[in-house]
Amino acid sequence: MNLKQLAHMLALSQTTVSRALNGYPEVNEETRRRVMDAAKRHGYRPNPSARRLATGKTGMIGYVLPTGAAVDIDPHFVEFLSGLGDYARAHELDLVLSPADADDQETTYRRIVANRQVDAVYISSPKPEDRRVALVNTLGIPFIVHGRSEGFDFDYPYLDIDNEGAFHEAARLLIQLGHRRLALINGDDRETFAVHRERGVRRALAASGMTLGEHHVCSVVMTEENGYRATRRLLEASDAPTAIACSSLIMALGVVRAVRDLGLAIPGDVSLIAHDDVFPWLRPENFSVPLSTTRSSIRLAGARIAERLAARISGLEEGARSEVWPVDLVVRGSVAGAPA
Amino acid sequence: MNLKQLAHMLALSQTTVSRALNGYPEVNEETRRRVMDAAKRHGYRPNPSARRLATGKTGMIGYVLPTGAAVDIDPHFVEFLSGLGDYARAHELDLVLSPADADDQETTYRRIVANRQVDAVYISSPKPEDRRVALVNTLGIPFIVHGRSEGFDFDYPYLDIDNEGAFHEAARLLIQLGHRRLALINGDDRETFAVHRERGVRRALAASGMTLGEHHVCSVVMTEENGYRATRRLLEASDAPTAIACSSLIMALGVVRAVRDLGLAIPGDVSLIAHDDVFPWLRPENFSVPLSTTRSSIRLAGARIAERLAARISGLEEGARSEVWPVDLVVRGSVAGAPA
DNA sequence: AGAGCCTTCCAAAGCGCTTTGGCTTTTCTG
DNA sequence: CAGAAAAGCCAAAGCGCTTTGGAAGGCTCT
Repeated sequence: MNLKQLAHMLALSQTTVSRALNGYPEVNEETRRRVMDAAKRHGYRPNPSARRLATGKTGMIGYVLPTGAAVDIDPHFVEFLSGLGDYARAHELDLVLSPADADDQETTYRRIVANRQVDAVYISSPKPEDRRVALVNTLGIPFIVHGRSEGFDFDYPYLDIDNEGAFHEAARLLIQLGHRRLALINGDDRETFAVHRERGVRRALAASGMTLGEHHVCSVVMTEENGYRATRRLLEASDAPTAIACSSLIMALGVVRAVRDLGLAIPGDVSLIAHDDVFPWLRPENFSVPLSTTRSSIRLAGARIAERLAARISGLEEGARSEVWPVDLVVRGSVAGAPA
Repeated sequence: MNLKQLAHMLALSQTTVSRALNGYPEVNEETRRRVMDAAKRHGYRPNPSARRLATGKTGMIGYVLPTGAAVDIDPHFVEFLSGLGDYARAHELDLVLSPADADDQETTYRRIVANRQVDAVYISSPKPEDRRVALVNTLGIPFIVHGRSEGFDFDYPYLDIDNEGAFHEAARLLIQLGHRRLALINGDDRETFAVHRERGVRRALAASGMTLGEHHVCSVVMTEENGYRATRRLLEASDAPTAIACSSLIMALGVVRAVRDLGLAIPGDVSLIAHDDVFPWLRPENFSVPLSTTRSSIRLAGARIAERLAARISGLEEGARSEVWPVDLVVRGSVAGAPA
């Protein structure tokens, strides 16, 4: 059942039927009712391919998925997706993932924009001066960055959490508990979130006249194994830290294992705070010693980004609107006063 | 730059240019070269929306993403996606995720098929007599099931791993090591993979004249917490098992924690084998006691499914071709002879 | 009553591609 | 060398929708 048939069946022109269905004012309410009714009865649904060609609108949002043999997609992605899906489902938005060589995403961005394959895109895990942000900004497609970039001479819309504030608060708590040697096991410090977290820790230390030792901060891909290794290295050194801030729950698993392997205890010998993006399958309260966390639901962020993208597509939101969410500091058993 | 302009510029008809570009035989090789050359020079790329409308082909594969407040997307999904992306990238295939109410995916399947929004779909985590499989089968869109369904009167194409064989081998090993009381901590037993794994364990036990006690098998959502709870329940019972087979690495984290909380040891008091889908961020060899696993890369499966879907789209593969991958049994420190 | 204005509808022109059917021109074949 | 076949190209008709530019008819106003 296509428009032509429906129009013929109603003894109306395609124009009128189309307008009736799309809510244009220049059609009699009575007629509109008739049309809508017939459309529903016959299960008419406009062919999206045709609509696309005519309007350029696709009803899809895009994401360029960096891939490659050496590239691992972040497990956070799935949670983000859940949130995005929650919103998108209710609005009949689809998400198209365009896999790209991690080292050449530009080509793919250009393609999906030139081809008008999607109405909007989002960018995740941005780095400072991230080229993707600059690119989509000039390409002129609606977009939102999940996270933040830095160092541009233009503003852009983003949704980020207060990573600096979160780690500032975490560090401040540890300092107040008497810790003097803090360490930070961070994610890849080419990404902005990691830069911000380190900044937060440094600021808290500085406020008490301390600094973060060069070898007390490390930046690694966030795997359990890397958490373990970093912790071993930290704790086996002569000036071992008494408190660790850690950028992910998965790395925290490794931290806990390392501490145990060394015959030390949490929080007796070392306090631990990790960032929690809220996974349904791994919860900080279930760690052998319940883990203190800075918590922010990445799923909610996904839903919010979908919502804002939809708003941008329909013109309800514009400009470089930014949004920074506060992060909860949830204190559990893994922190205590510094050992004597 | 569209076809019309390009054709005009070459003083050829759109027909000829189109055919030249799409490799049709009825065009002079010399002409073809000229056309291809000009197309490249001017960066001409056919508008996919137009092509879609004309051909019905989209260059996209689809996945209906079950969503909902109570629905958590499986973290395995991301690894599967990595593999899919690896292949899709090289073939300029995009993946469109259509979020659907988890309780009503049928509507969405019907929509994407009726609208010809994708060229093929895949289905994951199938249950026995899965309605989605029956549906896409009748809808007539190319598809592949990742995993297996059961109980149909028709065949369908799938890619699965030998879950039954894997758990059969795992159980057999434990039995040979003298274990008499095995337990299985399984995933959601409405899904086929879980059914098969249980079948594998039972078969191994039966071969030695044993059975799987009713309270020695449990079926839960695969989270760390559920692994913990199940293990506590098992080990605190009077006829506690001396060996556990576990359906996921994440649950195994909980198993390990529970064993430790009870003051028991792996493998001294209880042996453990878990299934490993191969996550980059959590590796069995890094467990405090290196974990024995049944191993199969879900990422490779993703790549293979993309490959087969592409083959189906282009007509190279057809019929109910099935593929079952063997699973490695990797023995590490977490298994030992049964305690006396 | 005529001008001017809404209201309501329509024919037709796109959107940019593929594909059908046909028309020349060249190449073979007996 | 005539006739048939093949090669190479083209005009035009879709694909199914939106949107432009009217047009017809009814209404108000002076």
